[in-house]
Amino acid sequence: MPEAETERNQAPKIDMSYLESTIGYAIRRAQLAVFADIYRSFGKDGLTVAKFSVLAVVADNPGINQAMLAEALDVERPRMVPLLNDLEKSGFVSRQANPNDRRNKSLKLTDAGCLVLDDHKRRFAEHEARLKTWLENSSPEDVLDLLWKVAGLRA
Amino acid sequence: MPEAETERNQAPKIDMSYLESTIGYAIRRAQLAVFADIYRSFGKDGLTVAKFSVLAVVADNPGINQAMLAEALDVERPRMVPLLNDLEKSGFVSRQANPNDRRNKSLKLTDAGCLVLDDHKRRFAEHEARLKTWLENSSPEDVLDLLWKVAGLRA
DNA sequence: TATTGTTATACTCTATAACTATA
DNA sequence: TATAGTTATAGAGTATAACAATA
Repeated sequence: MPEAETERNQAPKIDMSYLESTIGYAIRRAQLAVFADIYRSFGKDGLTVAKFSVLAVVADNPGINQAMLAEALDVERPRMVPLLNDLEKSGFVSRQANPNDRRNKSLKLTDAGCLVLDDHKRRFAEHEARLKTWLENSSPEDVLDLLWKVAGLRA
Repeated sequence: MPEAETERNQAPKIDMSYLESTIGYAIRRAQLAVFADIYRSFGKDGLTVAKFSVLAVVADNPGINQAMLAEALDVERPRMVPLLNDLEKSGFVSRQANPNDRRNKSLKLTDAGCLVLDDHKRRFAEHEARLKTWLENSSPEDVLDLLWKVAGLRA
């Protein structure tokens, strides 16, 4: 039979103390939580975070090619292809052969791309506000500094 | 022709200022950096972090079943199946039907599983030492507190 | 010969629905 | 009917190798 609606049904407390003491596990859970919160603001019909980051970088670097974009976002070049195919099909990005070096394709946002990016930046700001409220006392600059210090470990 | 071997070939500085100002992007890059560092310590022949976390939880909770394990690790039940199939095939975990409720399977580490877990915990400690050295001045407790605060946002 | 964009492949992870066997 | 384990499926992300067009 179903138990009374306690907080969590499986009361028999599981010992997670080892994993919970590690930065690696904590940062994974934190990252999942932050992304889930972003999607809460983006909504079901919204962009993926991958497409959002592509639009954000193309917007500030009009004419950038796919290889530079991939390197900036730290993904493999082949990964950009289906992403940009979708964004082009949606009418948010244009790919135009570069006349100087026809191997390159210049990427630009369309007007529709600018609109959808601005809309999602507004929604993203909503998420960041929620996150910063959540973090209360911790200064946002400290959080960022710390995360980028960690990110810099890369090697 | 190949350029002189400058730090990064694509000098024409890409503007990433928007994404770099967000916690969401920073935490993604930080998480990737931390996982890459873990794998540097685990080595090419090592466990995946997913399998490592399974072994770590089963070790401290002998007899746990797959559903409880999945909930503790915040993954879907079906995800546990191929993971445990592999770990069982490797001889690290045993699945034993629970006589009291034959729907449940009690999970336990084998002797080989204990050995490989201890080995990877040693390698994991090596990674954590490297990470903490990297973070220098930032106190590890502050880092963890912060990350778990972020993780708690979930909702 | 090297580079850009692309195709192809394979593997991991995620998310769902539905099945089976038990209860 | 509800739950545990499982199967199946589809999508996203990651990693590699290799190809065509271009330089």
